[in-house]
Amino acid sequence: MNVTIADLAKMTGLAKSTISGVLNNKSGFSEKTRQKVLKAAEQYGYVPNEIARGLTSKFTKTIGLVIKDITNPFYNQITKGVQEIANAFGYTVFLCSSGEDHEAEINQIEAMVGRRVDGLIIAPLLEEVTFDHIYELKRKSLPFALLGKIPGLDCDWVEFDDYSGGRQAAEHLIENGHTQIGFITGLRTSRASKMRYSAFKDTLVANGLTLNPDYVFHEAQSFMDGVEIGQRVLQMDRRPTALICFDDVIAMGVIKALEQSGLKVPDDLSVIGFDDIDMMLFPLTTVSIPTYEAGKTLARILFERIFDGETREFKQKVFDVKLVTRNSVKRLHQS
Amino acid sequence: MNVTIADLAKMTGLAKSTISGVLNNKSGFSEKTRQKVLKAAEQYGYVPNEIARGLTSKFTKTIGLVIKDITNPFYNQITKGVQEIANAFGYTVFLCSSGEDHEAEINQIEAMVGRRVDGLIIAPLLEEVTFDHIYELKRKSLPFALLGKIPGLDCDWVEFDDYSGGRQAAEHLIENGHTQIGFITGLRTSRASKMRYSAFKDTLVANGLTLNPDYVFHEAQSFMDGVEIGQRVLQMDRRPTALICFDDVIAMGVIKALEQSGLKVPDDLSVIGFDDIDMMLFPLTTVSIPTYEAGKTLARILFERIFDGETREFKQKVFDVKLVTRNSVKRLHQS
DNA sequence: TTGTATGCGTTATCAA
DNA sequence: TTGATAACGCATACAA
Repeated sequence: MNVTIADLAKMTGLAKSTISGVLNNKSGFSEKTRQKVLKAAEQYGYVPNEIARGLTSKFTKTIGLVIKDITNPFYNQITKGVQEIANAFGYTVFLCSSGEDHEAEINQIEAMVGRRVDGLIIAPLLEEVTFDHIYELKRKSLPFALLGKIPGLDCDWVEFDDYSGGRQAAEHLIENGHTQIGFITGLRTSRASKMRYSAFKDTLVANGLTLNPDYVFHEAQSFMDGVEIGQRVLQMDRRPTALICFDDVIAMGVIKALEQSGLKVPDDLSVIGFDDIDMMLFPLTTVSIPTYEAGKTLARILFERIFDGETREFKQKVFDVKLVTRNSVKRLHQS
Repeated sequence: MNVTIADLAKMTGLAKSTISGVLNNKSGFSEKTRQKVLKAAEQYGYVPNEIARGLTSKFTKTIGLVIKDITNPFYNQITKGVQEIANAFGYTVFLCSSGEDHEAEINQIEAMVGRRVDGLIIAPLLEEVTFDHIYELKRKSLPFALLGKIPGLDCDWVEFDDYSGGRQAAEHLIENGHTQIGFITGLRTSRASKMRYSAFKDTLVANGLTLNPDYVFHEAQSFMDGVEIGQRVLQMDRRPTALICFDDVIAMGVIKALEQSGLKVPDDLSVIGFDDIDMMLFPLTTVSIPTYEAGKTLARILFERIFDGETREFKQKVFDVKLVTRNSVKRLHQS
């Protein structure tokens, strides 16, 4: 069905090894045979079978990328960065979205290992979850780089300083006179959410403020979750004056809910998000996260490991995050 | 490095074929050997080499998906739909984004063919471009399904009724009394853009209106493009009263530009988009496009072709699109 | 019930 | 400069 090297050998009357040699630009062939081979390959539309090639060469020129949610701009940027570097290396990437499901994550990774990818980039669930499948990769000494570290696991990883991000957001609100501050967490399995939330609580305490448990909303994941929480907030008798949202998508949902009810951000409620995504209509004050850069860095680190092997030290990199103030936080009188 | 069937055979003292048989759930093995094999596989972390398997079995259980822009929600939804069906079939998908670049599209497809994917789903550039690489797929009788048809090429495809969408948008504006209507096109290589724009022009003519060439903006692709065009529009001496944007992302950009200058949609400018993406803060009137459904349909059609072969007729499906009126179009006095 | 031989499409090694 | 052959890891047909 597909034309192979053996076919070309038959057509040209040359040996398989000759065809292979020419096609791989090895030296030591006469110009005449070279031309003959090239012409035949062109004519019959020969495309080398990378699979068979991978069987012998130990490189499949393929990496796997496992993200959590393909519809979130955060991962879009990560993916874009990874793809760009991978393509520059002549690599193709298998992309899978776990959909924040641990089982799916395990299965996707196994599928990729089965496909003998040369390496993996994984954004794993990091909380309330086991890591056997990651340790298994290490045992197999299959190169991989993680978005987010696993305590006690020495490997390549990249992460964001989420604790700092949470603190910056909280401090900004406090500096602007807010004392009734709410928080929307992401999924329980999200390390980023946990860190941001911890930082938020710590900052409150450090500033002598107390957290009203009614102002904490858990397990938001989507735009619609943001909308629903926004609706709940605006029906409260005593609303918080500000709300920190796990990410921009959720923040947009919250803002949507408010605007639908005729309320205004930041006049009626201050909102801070995380990620600093494009496609943000609202002038949202948010914690900017270098996702695209991180994606490229992850890929670069992975390729170093793939090519240099296990010898080199593991690379770890924490990206700084930075609050970008725009116009979604109201300055309150006091302070 | 990676544990193989041969390794397991050595460890257990059984033959390779026995291992293979047990692992593939063939009948005719004693419970004792079965357990022995399974236990060894478990213990050594055996993962079948899908690549070697693909060499013999003719199925790599892999499909390729080539989209145009991974950061656009439109393609996120397509991708999500495709992934979902593929995973249900036990397939893994190679994802590539061509970035609207024809060369890249060709290279990505070749890379996937080289990887011997069982089939391909492609969202190709459709205008001002050659299709040799697609015809080549057909020649190879490699199953593929297209998002958007290629004139004269009999194959599986799915598309949206973009002409109808363009008409609905234009008619809606006209019904609301608009006569000074502008249009932002997508890239020259976009069939969807071309159809929507044609429909727009035709509808204008059919209603006795004339198109002001100053009101047409070409080649927008991103949120930022939308912002720039928005800024240009609001600096015009005589602005259009309404603007149809190639997609929601661009529409958001336009709205952003207006709001930054203190202008209001729809009071100062009516705006219509296409796609009906989530994460839309603004109550945008837009043409809703069943992207997620289309993604699933593309995958289903592809798998039918993969499994049933060339015998069955090619499937073609045009999805209806529908204007969703929200609050970005102003009703003008007359009419 | 288990083992042996062969082929899948390459590349690499060696021989001619 | 070219050709023959083994090997990669698996599935399959066939033999024991």
